[in-house]
Amino acid sequence: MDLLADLDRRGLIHDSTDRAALAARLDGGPIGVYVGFDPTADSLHVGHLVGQLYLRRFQLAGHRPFPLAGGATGMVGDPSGRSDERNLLDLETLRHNVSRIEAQLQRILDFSPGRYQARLVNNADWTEPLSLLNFLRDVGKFVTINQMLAKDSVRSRLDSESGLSFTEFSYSLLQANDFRHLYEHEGVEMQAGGSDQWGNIVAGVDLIRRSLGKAAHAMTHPLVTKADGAKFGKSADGAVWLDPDKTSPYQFRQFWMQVDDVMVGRYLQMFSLRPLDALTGVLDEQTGAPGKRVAQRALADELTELVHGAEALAAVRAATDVLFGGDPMLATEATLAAVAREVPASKLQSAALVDLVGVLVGTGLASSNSDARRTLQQKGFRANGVVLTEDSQLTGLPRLHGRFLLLRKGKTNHHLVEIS
RNA sequence: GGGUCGGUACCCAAGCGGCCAAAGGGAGCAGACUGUAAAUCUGCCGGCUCAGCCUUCGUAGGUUCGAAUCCUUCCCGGCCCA
Repeated sequence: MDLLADLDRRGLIHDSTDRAALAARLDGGPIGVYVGFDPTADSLHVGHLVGQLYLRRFQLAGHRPFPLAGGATGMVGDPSGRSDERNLLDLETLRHNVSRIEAQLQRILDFSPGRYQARLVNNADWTEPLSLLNFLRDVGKFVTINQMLAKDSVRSRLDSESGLSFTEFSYSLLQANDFRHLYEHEGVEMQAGGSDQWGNIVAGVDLIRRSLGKAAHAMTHPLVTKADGAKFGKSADGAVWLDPDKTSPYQFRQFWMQVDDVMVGRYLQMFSLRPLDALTGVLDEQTGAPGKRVAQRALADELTELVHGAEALAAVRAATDVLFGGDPMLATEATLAAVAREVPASKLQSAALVDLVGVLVGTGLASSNSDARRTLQQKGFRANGVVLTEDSQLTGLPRLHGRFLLLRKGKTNHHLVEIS
């Protein structure tokens, strides 16, 4: 199917420059496309996945993706969607973040040599050498303050208490300059991003037209939201990161497994790289029997494999089968060892088992002794599938393969204890 | 700088001398239903050696048999005046 039509049907087009012109250009042969990622943290999170996958979709359709790490723009801070001035990160943190993010950007795209080879760029490379005077002459001259003031992101901040610093005000100029630089030197003719980036992206399109007399293209995707309108990608413990050290592959997959029914179809279309035709079967099955969660499973498996690899996915699935499948007593020893690597786990001396409340707090399943007792009274804890009460003795319970005790709080919180 | 109103638990917000570990709502946790969903219902929601005790109502003192509640100091925030 035609790329634009595909993106459209997936609900991935929020805004675009002249659609017909863009379609004609895409038909004309490979085009360079860029998406920028700001290094505000040392890892990307699931919210960034849409942008990364956008690039991948273009690559699969025969175009050249340019993921951009905002080493320069990250120093300034994007005012879009912010009600307060950003705190600037120090240089060292920023460099660290950029290097971590660069590694993550290399995962989803194909960087092997060829016509469609992805290329990672960092805007610090051309922004740092830029002198202030040249910037004012080559960028500033083409932009009117009137236009900049008209932007929503600027206007809302002008009325606010905290105001808007000149630094953040200038942000969109830097991003516009990025686009022009990539246009001139790398043949990048299109920029994509979230709908909150529309203003910044168009600033680049304008700059290219005014200074080079050329037409560039732009397209944004809708920001992903949850069923209740809340920000996507936040779990109770914070953002869901792509870095396995910050969010384990198990937690990552769980995040997708627990997606609301009402959103899962939409997410599958937005995030899956599989052809839409291949998704209709899954979506039909989901609608017919939502309890089976086939859509959640498909989504979770595909993204976990994409971000963490096939091996990690296999390990996580094996663990999940034990945790959410049948009787843990039936799990093999190898599987339990895998579980130990995927869910929170700890080792305990068998003497420590005497203190039930102590164990529950020690594993982090309960936040305090009071919490542990309370949840026990509410039948919230299980060990090896058996409900615990305040009088339960962990000591007497049969251990899985002689040394494991699988604790569970509620339905989804597990902890594996290895007894020595 | 002057005046004024305010700072209560994770968030919002009542309380305005004892019945206050502190109403109500939200968030969160557990249970029931079901499906690792949503909605709904029920319970919980400072801590502990848990029929009791300890520590909390911006901070530090004071009045009182007794203070989140009254007085004073200081810190922070809103508004008004300069």
